[in-house]
Amino acid sequence: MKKATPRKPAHTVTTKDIADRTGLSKMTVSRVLNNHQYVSEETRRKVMAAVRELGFTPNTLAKRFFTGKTRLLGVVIPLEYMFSSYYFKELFQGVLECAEEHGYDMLLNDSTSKRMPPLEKCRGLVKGKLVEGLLLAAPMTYDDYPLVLTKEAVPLVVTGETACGEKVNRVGISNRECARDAVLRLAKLGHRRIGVLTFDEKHQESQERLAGYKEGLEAAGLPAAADLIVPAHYSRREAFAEAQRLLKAHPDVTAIFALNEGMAVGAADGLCSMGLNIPGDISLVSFDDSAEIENYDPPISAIRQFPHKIGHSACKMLIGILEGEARPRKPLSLMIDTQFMERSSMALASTKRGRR
Amino acid sequence: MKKATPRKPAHTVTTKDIADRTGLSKMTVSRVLNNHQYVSEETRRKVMAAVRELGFTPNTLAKRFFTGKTRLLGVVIPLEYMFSSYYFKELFQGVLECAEEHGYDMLLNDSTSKRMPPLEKCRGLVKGKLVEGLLLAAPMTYDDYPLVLTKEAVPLVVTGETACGEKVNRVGISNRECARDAVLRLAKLGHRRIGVLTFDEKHQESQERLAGYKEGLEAAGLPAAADLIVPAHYSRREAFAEAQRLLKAHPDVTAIFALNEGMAVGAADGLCSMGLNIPGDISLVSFDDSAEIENYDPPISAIRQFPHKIGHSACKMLIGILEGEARPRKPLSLMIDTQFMERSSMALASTKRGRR
DNA sequence: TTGTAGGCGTTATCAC
DNA sequence: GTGATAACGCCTACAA
Repeated sequence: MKKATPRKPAHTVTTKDIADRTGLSKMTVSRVLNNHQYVSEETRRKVMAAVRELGFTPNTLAKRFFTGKTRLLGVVIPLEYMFSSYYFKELFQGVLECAEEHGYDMLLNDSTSKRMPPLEKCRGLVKGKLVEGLLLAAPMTYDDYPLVLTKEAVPLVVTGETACGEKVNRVGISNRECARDAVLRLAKLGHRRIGVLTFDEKHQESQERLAGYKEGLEAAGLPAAADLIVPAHYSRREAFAEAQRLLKAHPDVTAIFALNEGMAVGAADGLCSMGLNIPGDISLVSFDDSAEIENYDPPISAIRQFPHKIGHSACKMLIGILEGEARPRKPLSLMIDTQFMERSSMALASTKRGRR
Repeated sequence: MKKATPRKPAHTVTTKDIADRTGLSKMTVSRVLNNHQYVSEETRRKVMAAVRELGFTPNTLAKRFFTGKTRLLGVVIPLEYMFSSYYFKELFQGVLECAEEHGYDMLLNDSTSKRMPPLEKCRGLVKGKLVEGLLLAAPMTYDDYPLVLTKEAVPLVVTGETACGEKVNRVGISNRECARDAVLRLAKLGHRRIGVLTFDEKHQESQERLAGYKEGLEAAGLPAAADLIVPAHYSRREAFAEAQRLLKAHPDVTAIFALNEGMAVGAADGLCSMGLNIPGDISLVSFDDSAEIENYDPPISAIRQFPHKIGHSACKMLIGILEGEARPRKPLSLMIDTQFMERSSMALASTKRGRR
């Protein structure tokens, strides 16, 4: 009569206790708890009464363990680069909402943690059967771990751009098309020399947006303009200085396209403090919206994403993969719509400065 | 010969398989895997070889289930009010770092979710034995659920201020003292009429900071100034307008203390666009720091928190409670230091405007 | 409609 | 050093 009982904090109320109390079997109790059919009303009442009296709560872990379905998903975010609070806030809301709707819980992980590389961490989580699948939020370009995991048959969905080509399941926006569209809008207003503030050539998102910028120029019949492509590394501060430098070096520039929201604000500040007027002297467009962008003086035109929808859709896609009979043969890809927020930072190209 | 096997996806490699393969028992395998003492080198090698060959990974869930320790913690955040990205970013980093150090994982939850009230959700998580304890990040004032849970003996730690008095375990900063100190600094520069932008009277954090402001005035021998207390509801926009209104109504005001960072920027913008000079005409101090505050022209003095440390400490406190023999009798309380970042937005009180 | 048996993958206990 | 056994709390399968 040796017991392997590990460590009982006090006494955990189990279905057994309910069974003893009511004189029924554990099974009948379980049936009541899970709303099975074929349970007499009498029995149901007795069980529920005992549940209340003893303060019983089913052990989620035990259940999940038995069924082999943990209903746990890993969500991995690059905390270190979590700049845009509105984006991640809404992304989270979408993810959590969807998870709740489907009875899943989310395990939080940081892909930029110094302690453990994300590949190892993720692999451990999945292989150890703690989580059923992974949601990777906006991995950095040089991250190829989503692809490695996909090859190992780990169910996962990536939000945002990846460096993994079309080989992983993905939910995001058409960065390239959005950028292209923005440039075309500027071109229609008569802008022929359009500067662009980029952030990092190695970053996939940046690459896509920049490619869209180039496509836009071409579609508008404007010449490529390598000299107007200015890296400002995600930095508001750099954008401030770089925008000024750009306009001094190229007085014919009449519009600036900032590939993220921080750089847009930085550029706007820089231009204003040079004494330039937006949009009188120069037009400005931001990729990504924010409260600051919207409330700037003047309000800045922006490409707005709907991160809530991205998060919700990504989570739903993951759950679909997990609960679907078969894994999809080809990687799934879903593009979420964006909206161009036309505000007063855009106007017809000014010729005053350009001709000097 | 009836089996209760629920649903085997394919074939899960278990310790049993390793045991069969090596001709050893499950127990010995387990001992090797957990680096127990009393295992011969020979045996260890054989087991490890089989582990590699069969691609075995221990089932984390089963282990946690058996031991009754899920090593899962619930982290609850008010996503809807997650304004300041730097604060939560660093808080998360601290929490995750600490959790990783101690072998815990974090389950993410949103206390502002419309789908389920946080009390129910938290209770379900803990009573269902899915998580061992809770980390509640900056609950709103009117949230008394931390107290309810504490009374139900749920292990939890709150970061930030709470409406629960001293009755819950807590890690935060001394909002009151920090505000008091800031006001005293302004008073020492000769400021006698100091306006304050608050956010929400029902919000505990706001209350504490405001109380500190009042204490500061008193300690400096300045009269209470109910007419200088202006609500701007966390809003940058409102702060813009309210700061202007305040200065028009009270030309003798020479300093403004904004109780959060967003309002500080809004106020600064508002003052500048009135043609006022900071700090020439008016001094400005922000509660909470940010990149924008630091890079503003002029850089704005701010009370800087260390959210990473708050998060790390809170997580450590929770783990301490969980792993400590007995629950603490009195609620724990830990205050994390802050730092006053003295920047050029503060100067000696100007008399030019005050006398009109 | 309810009960019995068995097992999910692991580890604690005790015996050898 | 190693192995047999039981048990964690629950649920599927089958029998009654």
